[in-house]
Amino acid sequence: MSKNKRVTSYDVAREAGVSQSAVSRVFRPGVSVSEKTREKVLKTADRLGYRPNAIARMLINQSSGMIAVIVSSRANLNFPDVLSLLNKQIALHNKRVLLFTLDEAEQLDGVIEQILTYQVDGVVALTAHFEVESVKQFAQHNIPVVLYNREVPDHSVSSVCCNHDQGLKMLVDLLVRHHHRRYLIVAGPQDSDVATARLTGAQKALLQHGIDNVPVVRGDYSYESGQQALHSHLQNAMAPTAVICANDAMAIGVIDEAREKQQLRVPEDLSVVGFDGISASAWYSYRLTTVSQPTSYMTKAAVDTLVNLIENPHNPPESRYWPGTLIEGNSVATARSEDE
Amino acid sequence: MSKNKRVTSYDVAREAGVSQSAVSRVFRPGVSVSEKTREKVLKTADRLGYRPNAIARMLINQSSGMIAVIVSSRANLNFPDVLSLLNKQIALHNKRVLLFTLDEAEQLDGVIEQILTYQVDGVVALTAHFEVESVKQFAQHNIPVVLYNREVPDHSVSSVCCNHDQGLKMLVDLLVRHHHRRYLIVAGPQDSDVATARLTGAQKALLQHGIDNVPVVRGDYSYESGQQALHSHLQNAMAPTAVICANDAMAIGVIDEAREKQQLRVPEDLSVVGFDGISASAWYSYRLTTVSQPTSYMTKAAVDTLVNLIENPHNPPESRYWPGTLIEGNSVATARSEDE
DNA sequence: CATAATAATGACTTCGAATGCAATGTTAAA
DNA sequence: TTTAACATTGCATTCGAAGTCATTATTATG
Repeated sequence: MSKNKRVTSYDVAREAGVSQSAVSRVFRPGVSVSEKTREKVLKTADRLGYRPNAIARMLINQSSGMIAVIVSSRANLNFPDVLSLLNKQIALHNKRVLLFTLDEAEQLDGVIEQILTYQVDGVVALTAHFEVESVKQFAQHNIPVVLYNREVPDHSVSSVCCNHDQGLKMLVDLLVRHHHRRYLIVAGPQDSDVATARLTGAQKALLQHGIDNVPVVRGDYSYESGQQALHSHLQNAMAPTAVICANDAMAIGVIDEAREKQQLRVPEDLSVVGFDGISASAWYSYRLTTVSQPTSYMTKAAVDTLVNLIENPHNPPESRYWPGTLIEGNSVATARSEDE
Repeated sequence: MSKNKRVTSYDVAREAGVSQSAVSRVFRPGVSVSEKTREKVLKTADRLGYRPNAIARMLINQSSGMIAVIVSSRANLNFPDVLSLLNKQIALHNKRVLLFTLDEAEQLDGVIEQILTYQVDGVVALTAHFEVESVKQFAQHNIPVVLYNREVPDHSVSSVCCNHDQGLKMLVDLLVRHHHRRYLIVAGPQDSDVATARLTGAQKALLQHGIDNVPVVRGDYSYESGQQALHSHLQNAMAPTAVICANDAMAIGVIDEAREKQQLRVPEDLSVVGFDGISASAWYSYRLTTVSQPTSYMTKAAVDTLVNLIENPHNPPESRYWPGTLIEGNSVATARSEDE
């Protein structure tokens, strides 16, 4: 029973009557080995069930071939899609994803500590809680970092972002074309950079049309918080004619709250727009007007940027932006004149 | 600039005037070191920014501390929830998740090969494509495997499952109590074991009420395939009064198709039930009657089972079942008498 | 104060693959 | 046939932490 012992390159070498170096060379592409030895080694390796030990390889190569991916559990984005696409891209570069999830900001230090011990080749951060300080820790250890959908003002960290400003401008312009003047913004959580970017993006776009002092209610990106936001706003304010939401889930919450609890028709009485282009936004019951993020391009860009930095450590950080795509559903209608 | 060189235990030892062994011992809990050396080492370690190298540790410990998690991209289940919960449980045992995604069954061999080289401590498989043969490969290398929501008939592999039969019985019993006699089953893909389990579960439960030969349409677990299923069935068959769907996404697709395209009211004209209890099933527009899986218990059970097998390699495989919880929404109504 | 018992320490080896270097073997060219 | 050029090969070392073992320092006991 060879069951309890792993098969090493030495075992194969002994059985095949060659040196351990020879075995190693057979399993390393692009090294010169004679056809005879290669065959001998491959045959015995197969017979013994030998597989190169990735751990030992990591140690000698000074590179783990692993990418740390950090996700907040309370993620705004299309978590499953993004993660799975990222993983696919990373696999294309023959690297693996080591996954870290984050509940609270306070855990962050522990997670960074962990990541550093694992000698990962790079880090992709899909999380709002990520101060520049934290990134510096990775920089000190020469570990490149790419932020996904989050940018640092001084561009000292590479990032791949959807252009929130441009996306919100498209949405706002559309609403203004439909003669809306009374708005409500349902923003994301205070500590999320994406939320801030989308909020200021909306405000800037509205201001361009002379619309100012728009009320803001904060949610936490969840469906329930969208419902709650509309509900609490209507308690002590006039109903808006259009609601701009920081993401699709909250927008859907707003639509359901409006229809079921407030007896408002969407879009006839209330127009609602979201952001992200999650699959549920296209469902017949909602047909949400939203801006979809080009997730597959963005994940590819993120991984390409990261791999580039891994291979050229002295390259400067790079920020790449992607425009969103306006998806016109059926959640926006022309404001009724009596509301003007 | 210590930037280009990693700090090793030797560096710390030299600086602190102790041996490398001493440094190692300070970072390994439960080993005897004098307070004096500990302090000296910790101080210089901190100054130099030393962190134990997890890779070297893995090699000498003969254990990577990593768990491979395999997910199908086309997953039926609550992918984000399950993955994030799994990760949390695994982190509690001080291990990490190495992520592998699977597109097609053909990739499987390559992925298994990969996993074996990484010397993972165990495997959690969240995927339909996973033949017993594949599991045997892990068994040969003494790597324990736990299947999530998939069981092997002979119980030779550990698994954690939601009890599909029982869940479907609850749903069918509910529908029968509402006097439904004409059914449609929207099943999952042919090659998914969960799909098969749910289909036969539904058929068994219906048979107990003497209902036989229920038409079956297959979908791929997506919203669109739910729409498509209802649409194509109504082309050449009498409308059913109740539709039993293999998962919530398809059930929601059926509801939207019925309401928007077929001018059927749900639940008045058509009752629909799903399975999984995804968050969208509770949204006001749907209020789907479904069976929710106890995801947090199941993920905990999966990890506990796996860790137990890692620590006691000679334990027999263990299968654990969890009952689902019936969630009564508003998608089931009493069958109208003219339909009887 | 001597001796036993225990704690702390360092030298050295281990894990498994990769590689620089030197020593072969092979083929080509003169 | 001789020499040069090149392809294979194995030896020995490396990566960084952990643990064995023997040795030394410290404390406890008679």
